[in-house]
Amino acid sequence: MSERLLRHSIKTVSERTGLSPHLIRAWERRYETIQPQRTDGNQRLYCEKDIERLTLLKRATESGHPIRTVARLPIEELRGLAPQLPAGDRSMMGTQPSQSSSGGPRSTRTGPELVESALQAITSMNASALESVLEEAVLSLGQVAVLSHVIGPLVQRVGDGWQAGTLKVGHEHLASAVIRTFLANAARPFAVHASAPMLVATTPSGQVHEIGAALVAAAAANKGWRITYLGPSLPAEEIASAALQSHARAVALSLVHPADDPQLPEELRRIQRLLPDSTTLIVGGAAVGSYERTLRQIGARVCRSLNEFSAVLDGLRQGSN
Amino acid sequence: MSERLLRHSIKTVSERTGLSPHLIRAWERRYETIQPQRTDGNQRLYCEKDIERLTLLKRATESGHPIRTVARLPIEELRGLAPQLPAGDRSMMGTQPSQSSSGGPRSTRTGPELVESALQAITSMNASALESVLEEAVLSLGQVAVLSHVIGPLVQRVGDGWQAGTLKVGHEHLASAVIRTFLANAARPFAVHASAPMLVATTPSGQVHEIGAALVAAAAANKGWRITYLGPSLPAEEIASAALQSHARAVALSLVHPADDPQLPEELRRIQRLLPDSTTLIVGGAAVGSYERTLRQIGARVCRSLNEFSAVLDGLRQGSN
DNA sequence: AGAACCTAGACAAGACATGGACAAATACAA
DNA sequence: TTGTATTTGTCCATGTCTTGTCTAGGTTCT
Repeated sequence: MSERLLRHSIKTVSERTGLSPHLIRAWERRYETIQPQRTDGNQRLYCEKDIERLTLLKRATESGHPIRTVARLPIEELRGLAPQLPAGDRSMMGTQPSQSSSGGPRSTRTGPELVESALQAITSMNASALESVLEEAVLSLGQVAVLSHVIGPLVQRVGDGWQAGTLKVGHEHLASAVIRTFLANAARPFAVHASAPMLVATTPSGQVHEIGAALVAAAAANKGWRITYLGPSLPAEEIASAALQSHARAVALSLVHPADDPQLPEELRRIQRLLPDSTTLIVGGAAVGSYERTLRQIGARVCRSLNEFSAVLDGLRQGSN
Repeated sequence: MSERLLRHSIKTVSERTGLSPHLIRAWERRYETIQPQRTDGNQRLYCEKDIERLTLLKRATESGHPIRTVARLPIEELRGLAPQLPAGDRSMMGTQPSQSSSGGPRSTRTGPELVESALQAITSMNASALESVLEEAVLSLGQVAVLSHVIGPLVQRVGDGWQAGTLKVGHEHLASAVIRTFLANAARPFAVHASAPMLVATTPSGQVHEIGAALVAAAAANKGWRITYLGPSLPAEEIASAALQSHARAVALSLVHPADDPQLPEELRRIQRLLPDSTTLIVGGAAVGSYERTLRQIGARVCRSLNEFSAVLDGLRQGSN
């Protein structure tokens, strides 16, 4: 049967949920939230369902529900509960201080340190080391902060190193592949409601760097948006048609390189023209400055940082929710 | 079972799996993980299957599963263990069980049916539906069979549909993004031992379709190889330098489109020339036929199917272990 | 004979369990 | 406002369990 015979130790569960083993046991003891199976030697064995429940409980507590009020809820109710306060009115917008109260017991490295480690992994062409660094970063900084504090700077550094000649094309490719996958995974955190707004993320024709779009997609997904990710270099008609077909509330474009494409302004105008009024065009990336005039003309929302992008998303959601 | 296969001593097994002889015996004694045949004098004789099982067990324990919980699992379960821990960090993967609970009779669908469903998801630009189909496919067919029975045909169909005009570029991009991520996750099932052979997967300059390379990387990873995945369109010097730096035992190239690049033969020759003799060049993909003469000249291993590719990998591993 | 293996048992490091304690934050009563 | 009770995440002390490694004495292989 599809019954998973697999059971996980409390350590694994801790790593996967982000809850400390102490806390998991405390919740069990105080609220009987879950009663995992035991080994012959009385050690806890958790199944996937238990992990899901703990994850949902973590979400619920982080969004303000006292643990005692949600601990005994059936799992369906927890599922429905989580999206209720997705981004909490609490003060966790830019950075995620909540991590300090729930993070792992490991020594937490800061963003810049992690970026250095990541660069080292790239230089030595060690893909799995790079993955490890990124995973560590998620545990240390949280899913959201990683994007702006590690991935963003890292991409920047790789780009610089490439232009300066200290990194070769192979390094850049390897880094892109790993980061892209990492972001793609980060971009589907959990099942969102069908009512969540849809964002189409891509880059227009000629813009070959897709990491920016992937970054934006991950950020939006973590704010509860549904995502249609289309990769790089898509013609205006395709972008518009995808936006129509998926009933997108917004289209996010990332402009990085080249910064002096004579075709691009017209392409941007075409995109805006083809999009329905109900769909907002958001543009970001290192090269937005070069196309500023066009962007202003067509009335696109320009973002110069991930935080700004997040704010724009919130505004959009606000306006129609 | 009357198969007269090579039998290996515990020392050989130890060297190939990276487990100490002590540990192998301890696992056998404590969990009856495997019961190898014995010589007349009672010494253990292991077959290839035993070695595979031990390798899988090692991966499982290294990725956090307590040995006691996985020791008795059937081998298919061990092989399919990969999707259980896609990223190890992703804060939630609880969405999966929720599906199994709603999908009453789990009628396992066949490869072609799954391909159809996947195409439908692509046509309607529903990325998450596509992901669901792929996940279902893994559960139904297993990690390995999915590659040849679903992903391969699906990529083919998408390519056809694109050329025939029934699918637009946007569809192709969306499908690529999802499949690429799926393969990337499939390609990192576990932390493999440092002694495992390394494969570099990429496509040469001008070959823009990377899915083939990703497919090959996933297949190799599932056979226990370490992977350095470099994405598409890499110059010969970069490929060779990456192979050198990562001490690759093989370099896999995927050729799909264009099939008539006049530059490519010379590029392939350069690659072969720059690679050390200890590194085997393996070439596959829909377009290998068009470059057959060059490939034969330079002595590259040509594969026309995933199965063939797997066989080549086994041969390489055999030859040097 | 010497190297490699076998079994049975021992051992230590680390992971885990339990019960209780504590401090910070919050709620509530005086 | 102050003082007390509750909630909750964290931590400690102590004992148990798990697991990789090792020892000892005998057997098999070459």
